[in-house]
Amino acid sequence: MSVRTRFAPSPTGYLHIGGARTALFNFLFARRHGGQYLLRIEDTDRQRSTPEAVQQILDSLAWLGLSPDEPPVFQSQREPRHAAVARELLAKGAAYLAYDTPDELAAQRAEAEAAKRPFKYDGSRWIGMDPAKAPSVAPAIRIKAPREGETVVKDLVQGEVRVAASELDDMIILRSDGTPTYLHAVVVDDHDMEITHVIRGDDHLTNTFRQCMVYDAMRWRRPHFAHVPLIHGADGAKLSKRHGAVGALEFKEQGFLPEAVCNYLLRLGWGHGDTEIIGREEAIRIFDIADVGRAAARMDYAKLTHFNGVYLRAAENDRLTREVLERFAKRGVLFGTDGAARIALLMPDLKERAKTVEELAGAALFALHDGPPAMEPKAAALLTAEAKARLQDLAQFLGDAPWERQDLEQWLRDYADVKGVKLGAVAQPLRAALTGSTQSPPIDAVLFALGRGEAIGRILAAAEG
RNA sequence: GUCCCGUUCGUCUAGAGGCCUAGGACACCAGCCUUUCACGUUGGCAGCACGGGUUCGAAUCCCGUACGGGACGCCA
Repeated sequence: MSVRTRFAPSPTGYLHIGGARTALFNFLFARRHGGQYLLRIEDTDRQRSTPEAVQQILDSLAWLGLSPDEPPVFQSQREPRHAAVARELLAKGAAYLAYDTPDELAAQRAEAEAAKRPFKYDGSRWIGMDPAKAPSVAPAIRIKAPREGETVVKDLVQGEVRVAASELDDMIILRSDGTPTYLHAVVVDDHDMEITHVIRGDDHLTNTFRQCMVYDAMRWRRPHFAHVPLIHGADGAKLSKRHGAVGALEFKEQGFLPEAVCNYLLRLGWGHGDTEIIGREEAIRIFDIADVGRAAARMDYAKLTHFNGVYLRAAENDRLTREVLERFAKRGVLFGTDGAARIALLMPDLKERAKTVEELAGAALFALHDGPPAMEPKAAALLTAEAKARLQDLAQFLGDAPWERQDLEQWLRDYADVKGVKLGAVAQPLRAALTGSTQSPPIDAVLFALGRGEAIGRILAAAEG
């Protein structure tokens, strides 16, 4: 049987970075075994599910390159099927009608808590009851939990985990209003979708034992389970907004590349010897779910940023230029064809010194428009009277300089040589005049990208300012 | 409270009884490279949670303790 995995988020908000990692593992596992990777939207909570959230999830997955192999399944559309299975269980005698009201249950729970003993539901009085004598409240369907023995799950990540039957109680599978509960719906869906491996967050580990009741009662074969640890923030607490970016698309906004995010997420809680930089193809080849760590891992933005720098330097110049220009456009920063062309020219040098697309955009800004750049205080401080005289002189000679990148570099070295100064004494004032900053790509690259006219214009403006 | 899971440098990890004087990466510090900033490169700092076993030998196996996380709903 072919391997089939699924990622099953509920559309109640943006796609969390932890969810993205779960999706990645499902994807990698399926690919590794030549199977399919599916998506199921668990939207049975009508109150909290929104179409916007569904779209967000789809967009996030697409950005990460984790779109499913088949159209997504919407759990809410499968409710008739969930109810049918519940009734089948009832007919088999594996489940029964329970006539408790929510108030009664709440009272029993409160009582147990007050007495400091664990609450365990007891529905024995409903089992085998004559419907004619039943209370006149709409009943819920509860599945009969095993009364003795223990349930054992061989989890691919957590190992063998066992829970005694005494820990399980008769769980509701169909509410009194006829809607299915989550734990029941998941089992029916996973079965019908022919899911062979359920890879999900370890917050579901104990739920697994409840779900097994449905599999076993229906005599369905249980899938393999793999419960991967959740991601925590830098302080070890559950990852939340206050830790920084958590929504997948937030990382895009902050200038991270999807391949860097995926690589980082893969390495978080999973290792393969000393290799750190692992591309998609390589990941598919070497990923093994059994190697995933059992402990929660902490999100480290500094390391993610480092990974991003690695992928940024490896990225195509055209792609990065496009990304940077898109950023400007989105922010309403106007630019002409000259600006776009200059950035394209500068990109090979720009990407060497940036860690995110956002930094790239910031570093490219000086080249976008004609005229003197915005001057940073540090750069302005560089423009001493001596430096200005130097610039004045430079502007004059630059008129005849050969305008090719290689030639410009040599020309500058020769110029410094002839004038008997260090190259730095020429390059730094020049850098300040051309970029308004003390740091930039190599000065010859800047000169070349700006073009002779623009470059000389800026130099003169700085020399006379 | 009950049950389940976990614990190697600050962080992510390698480590399947002797290869461990515990390796790599990020971060941090110092040096080199250099036209600035980066990149690169060299070196440094820093860890097996604790206590008992088992064994000739334990980061690795067993048992406790401590600390963290998760689950206990007619939520998902």
